This record gives sequence, C-alpha cells and structure tokens, in this order.
Amino acid sequence: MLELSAGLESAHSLPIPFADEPYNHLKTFGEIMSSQSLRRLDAGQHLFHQGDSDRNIYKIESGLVRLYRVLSDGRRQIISLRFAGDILGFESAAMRDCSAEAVTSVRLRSLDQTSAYRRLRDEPALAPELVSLLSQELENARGQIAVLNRRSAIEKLSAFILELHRRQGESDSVEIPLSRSDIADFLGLTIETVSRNLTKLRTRRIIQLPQIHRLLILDLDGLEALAAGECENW
Amino acid sequence: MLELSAGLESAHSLPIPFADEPYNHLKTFGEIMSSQSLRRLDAGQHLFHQGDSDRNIYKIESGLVRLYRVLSDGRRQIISLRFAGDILGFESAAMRDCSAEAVTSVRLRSLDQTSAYRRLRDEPALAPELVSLLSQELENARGQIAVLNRRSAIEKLSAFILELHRRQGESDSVEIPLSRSDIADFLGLTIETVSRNLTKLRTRRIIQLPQIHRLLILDLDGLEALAAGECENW
DNA sequence: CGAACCATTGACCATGATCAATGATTGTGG
DNA sequence: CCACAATCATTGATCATGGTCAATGGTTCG
Repeated sequence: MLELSAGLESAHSLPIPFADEPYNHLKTFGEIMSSQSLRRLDAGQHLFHQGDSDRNIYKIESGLVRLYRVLSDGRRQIISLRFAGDILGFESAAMRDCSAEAVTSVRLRSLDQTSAYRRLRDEPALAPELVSLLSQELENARGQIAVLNRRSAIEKLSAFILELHRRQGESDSVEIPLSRSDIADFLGLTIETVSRNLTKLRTRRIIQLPQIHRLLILDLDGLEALAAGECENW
Repeated sequence: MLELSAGLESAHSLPIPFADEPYNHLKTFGEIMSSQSLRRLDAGQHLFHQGDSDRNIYKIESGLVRLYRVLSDGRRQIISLRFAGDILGFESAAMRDCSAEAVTSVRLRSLDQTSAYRRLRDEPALAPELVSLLSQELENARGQIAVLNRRSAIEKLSAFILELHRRQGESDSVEIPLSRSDIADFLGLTIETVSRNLTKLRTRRIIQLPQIHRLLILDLDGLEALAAGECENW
C-alpha cells in the first residue's frame, strides 16, 4: 500500500481487504476514493512530475491543483485546473505527461491504479464510471483547445472568470486562487495582457477588484456577452 | 500530439496490473474491433455530429478523420486528426462533444458501446486497454493544447509537417491529405498564414512542394529545429 | 470552356508581446 | 514593529506577428 501521512483521518479509513473479497459496500469509484486516507499538501508541492512513473489516482477534497507542461523553450503551459471534487491521474501511461502541483493548500486522497484495476476486475460494473471520469477530462481538454485558439484576450479572460464563477456556486464574489502568472500560463497570454484586460473589465464596470485574489461580478450578462465574443467595439 | 509527444512515445504502452496472470490468451480491444464489419465513407461524410447521441466506437482502417467543433461565432476548430489504426469515440457522454468527419475516403469498423461494456463484463482484463485508449486521446488533446498556445506560426506548421512525416513512416515524401483551410483550423491560423509560411519553408530550401497535397522534406534537421523553436532569426 | 473553388501573394492594420518603470503586497531579520 | 528585500501586479511605450481585405493565379469538374 501507499505511504500516506498517518493523520487522524487514517484512523477512520477502511482497512484494505484482500483482493478476493467482495466490495459490495462500495459501489462507485467516488466512494472507493473517499474511503482512502487523506493527505495534505502545501501550496507549491507536487503530486507528481512530468516523466514520473507515478501510478496513483487522486481525488481532490479541497484546494486547487494545476496540471502543466514545461515547453522546450522553458515556458510553462497550464493544461488543466482541477478543483475540489475532481479526480485526476487516471490516465494509463508509463510516464506522466504533465506535472501536477498544488496551487493552494490541498487535501486529497489517492489510490494506486493496480488496486483500482483489481476492484474493477471484481466489480466490472464500475467500468462505465471509470470511462466517464476519463471522458470528462478529455472533454475538458477539448474545451480548452477550443478556447485557446483564435479567441481574443478579453474573451479568454471573461470565459475564465465565468468558469471560476460557475465552479464556486454562482456567487457574484469570485475567489481567484491563482496568480496573474498562472492565469496567463493557463490562457496562453502574458501577465501584462491579463492585467490590462482585468483593468479594462474594471473600468467598464463589468467587474470590481476589491482584492488581488478576489473579484466581484457587477454585470454578469456583459461578461457572458464578452466571453461569447459578442462585443465588437472593444 | 505534435510537439512534446516525441519524448513520451513509450507513455502509450499498456500497463500490466496483474503481472502474475497469463494475459496472452485474452483478446484485445483492437482485435474485437477488427472483427466488426467494414464500412466505407466518402470524403466529407460524417461519422457523427456534435450533439448526436451516437454511442459507437470506431476504428479507422484507412483514411483520415477530423474531429472538430464549431465555435459560437461560426469558426471551426479542428480538435484532433485521427489516422488509420486509431480508435475514436470511446468517450462516454450523453452527447457527442464534437463532430467527426471523413477528410479522405475512409474505411472503418464500429462497435456500439453497450456491446463493448458487455464484452468488458465478461473479460475485465480488457479494462486496462480501454483506459489506455482514452488516455491516448487525452494525451493527444493535451499535446495539442501545448502546441496551440504561444507558438509561432512557423513552429506550429513545422511540428505539423513532422507529425505527418512520422505517421507516414518517416518517408521524405509527405502526403498532405488536408486542405490549407483544414491545416489552418487545426493549428489555429488563417489559410493565408499557412500559405505564407509554407512558401517561407520552400524558399529557405527546407521543403519542396511538387504538388499541393504532396510535400518533400529537404532538410529534416532544419525542420526539427524550427518545430522546437530553436530558430530566432526568421 | 467557363465556373467554382482553392491557393498564393500583397498591402495594411490590430492585437498582444516585449521592454521598462513604478506601485503594491508579502515575507524576513534586526 | 519596522525596514528592507523580494515578489507580484499595474501601467506605459514600442514593435512584431499574424489577421483582414483584396487581387491574382491555379486546379478541378461540370
């Protein structure tokens, strides 16, 4: 089994049964993941690095994780942001194709793929959920491709804010747990362009920026129009 | 798919979760697909459309398929190109998140997902291959994200040519089964920029263009240097 | 042969990158 | 607790890349 931090949470986690035992009490992967012991990472710590042979599946209980690649010229491309509730790392490959790093402090659970496959063998009905998890990541990546290409900075940024808004329960007050540099590397822009366009949104009364990592949406419709590229005269 | 995949080729190998079990007698997913009946599509015909509830898995025996989305402003983004030998459409979702269209005439086989899952229930050992197939599409999409962002037109185009080169068995003569418009929509450029940069490659003696859909690589090293962004003075 | 479509080339322009300076925020040691 | 350094964010000036508009050339197919 894994060497996970033996916090008080692990006292509540289920013992790992023998492979031949039935798992009737655990019907979904989500439940199986939730029964694993909790681990804690500080901001900046890595779950795994690009090229690692790490074979774990992770479920984020709280916090934010970025998946990124470093290009040959040294620039960083953030491939995906993973929020609380997301599962990541299910892809089967000899090596990790990107690095995973905690953006904020993160609580997560992990399960090694071998155990996952063993459970799948015993409970084939889990397969559709497994496929669904990977499909969601694929859909996520494809959406990112569509956003990155041929969209203006203001469209990218508006769409990004709306995504944060959505993932934080539609509250008008949106927390931005990322630095400007993270946003830039995610959207394929520079920090200057991110900053300039945030200012633009601010002066047009679309948003307010009470704190650097906190944002207030003043005009949701306007923001959505911008994200959809419906505003020409900007 | 394009750029970083070179160092991650081995990442596509199948995991072997139960090393103690005899694996050899088990059918692979590829074999199951190959036993399905052959279908033929002309260029321009669709396998499925974005929004369809189609639930088939496809294996391309010959030809080229493009997966694309149409953005809200009407522009097309090609998400992925699928070549002979590739399997596609495994993602589980209520609706297709993109359209799949034959670029050339295509021979393919299909299998509905329900049958696939039934197959998987009988042979749970197929699961790793299934996961691997989806993982490859995910890796592909992530590579595309890395290429699209913050790379110059000449880098994108060089990487694209090298990818075609690689997928066609490293021959110096590369067939380009796509129109300039397809290349543009795939790389996130305009047809004019594609054309101009092809001309640039031609005048610098990196390639020749004997026919519109045929290309000859004269200087492979130079092309690779360009794809890696190692040339400043262009 | 002409029509339709695709590709190439040119002129011009807009968006966002780069370079540079200043402000704001955070962290550290005296 | 303050002072200083370091990091991060904002703003400005300039420039280059690639998009847009437009004209021409080439290919294919009836």
